Amino acid sequence: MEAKGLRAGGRGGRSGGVAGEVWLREHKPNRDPLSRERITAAAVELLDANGSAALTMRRLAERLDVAPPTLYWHVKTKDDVLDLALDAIFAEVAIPERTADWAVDAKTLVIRWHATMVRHPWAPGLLGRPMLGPNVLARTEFLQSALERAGLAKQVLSMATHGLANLTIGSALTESAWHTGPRISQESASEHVRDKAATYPTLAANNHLAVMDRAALFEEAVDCFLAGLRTRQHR
Amino acid sequence: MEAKGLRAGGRGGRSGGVAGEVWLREHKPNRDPLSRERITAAAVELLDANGSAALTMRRLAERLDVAPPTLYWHVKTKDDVLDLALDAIFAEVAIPERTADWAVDAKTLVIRWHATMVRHPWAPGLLGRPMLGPNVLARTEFLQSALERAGLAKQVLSMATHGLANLTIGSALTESAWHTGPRISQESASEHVRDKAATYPTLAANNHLAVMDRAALFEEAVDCFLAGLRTRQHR
DNA sequence: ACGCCTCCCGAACGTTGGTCGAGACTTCGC
DNA sequence: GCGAAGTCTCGACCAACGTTCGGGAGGCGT
Repeated sequence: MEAKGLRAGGRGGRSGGVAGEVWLREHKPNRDPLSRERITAAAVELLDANGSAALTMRRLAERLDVAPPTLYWHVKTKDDVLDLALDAIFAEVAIPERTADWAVDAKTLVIRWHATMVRHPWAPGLLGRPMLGPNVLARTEFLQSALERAGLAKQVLSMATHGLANLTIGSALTESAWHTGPRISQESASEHVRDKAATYPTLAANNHLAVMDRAALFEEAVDCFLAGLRTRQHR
Repeated sequence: MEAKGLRAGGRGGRSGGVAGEVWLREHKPNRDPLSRERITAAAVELLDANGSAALTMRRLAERLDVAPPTLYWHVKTKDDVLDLALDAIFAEVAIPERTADWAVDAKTLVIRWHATMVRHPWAPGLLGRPMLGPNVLARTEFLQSALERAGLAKQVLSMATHGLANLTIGSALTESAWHTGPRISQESASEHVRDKAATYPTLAANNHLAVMDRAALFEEAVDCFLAGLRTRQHR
């Protein structure tokens, strides 16, 4: 705490330099400068590896072989990193080829979107912030333009876009609940519900929590919503 | 680090007590002991007042007029508090009277559910965890039992329950995005989109982000899903 | 040679969630 | 009455976190 005179470590000072001290500082040679992109990529890796709790600025810096404060030259806050990471994974949602059928276009997109979020279970939990990243917007644009071809009233079109997106988000969120944080097995959970069959008869009888194929279930839900949409089409 | 001998503060020790020291310790008289319920209520108040960032164990303790470690006797971790607070607000979702029409029962419930989450915008962001609280389960039980009356195949019933719940959750989550955290006005956001009308023509044309009445939009989405559900009924 | 701009970092601050052991109040068996 | 066994509370402390500040190093133009 009292030692201040000895400027230890890294790259020493010029004016205060001790003779011969050059050899002590390791000259980190010319590595390509840090960039938002490299930070984003590293953040996604960390999040994928251990969930959203694993992303700390310190660990992120360590993984990039950099001191923590360095990050703040490229990024304003940790929230920035989260926004960037979130939008980044949406880049892997391939925008479908446009077909003649608006419904299959919309369906294909949201299914891919959903799959991506399930693959990155930390993502849905970060969704409680405005989604304005370019990748999100591009995919939403595709979704809305597909639904536009359905021939819906303007208000209904807006409902359809938001509804489909929200269904996707909600599904991804509830599914990710089981893959994130302190593992509670679905088995022990549905056992818990079955124990209370007296108070939750329907849930217990239908084994509400134990669903075999959640992806298929989501697909059916999308089909269902689209079917409802067709009843609102002009004819 | 070496000072340990002087046992300072509050209620002094019996064996180590200094004579007359009784008068110095304020005798906090018999207030009803802290309880999970009181902790939960205080947590909800804090969350309502300033969003999820405002809930720290210290502030919570302060509001309850208690030292921070005390909380940990009643609660294991902060996550416990979050789980409790989350389930607590669902108690205010009144379970509807059962009517003859399964669809209006289901609709009434999810609309109330949605409204409650919008009233507590911090809630949707906490949903990324298994929802096993008694209040959640009771409402899900009602929802599923209402949908059961629709006469759906077992698999479809499961889809319907999850789909409707997920639509509700997703809607609440995206809506709360604008009321939580660092305020980005929807106006500036949709302005941002309109600026890029070249890349997002459909979004810009339909003013995707600027929706007037989100509650009405959600209601229509629920109607739409229910309409789709009817096409899957036995007949 | 000088100053400017970019990129990076050591040190430190204030705050957080959480632990530990000790103390006080109550209750109960005796 | 008395001590042992809970029940409930707290002071002191810890490691880790996000973030700030001021400055040093290297490259570039002039």
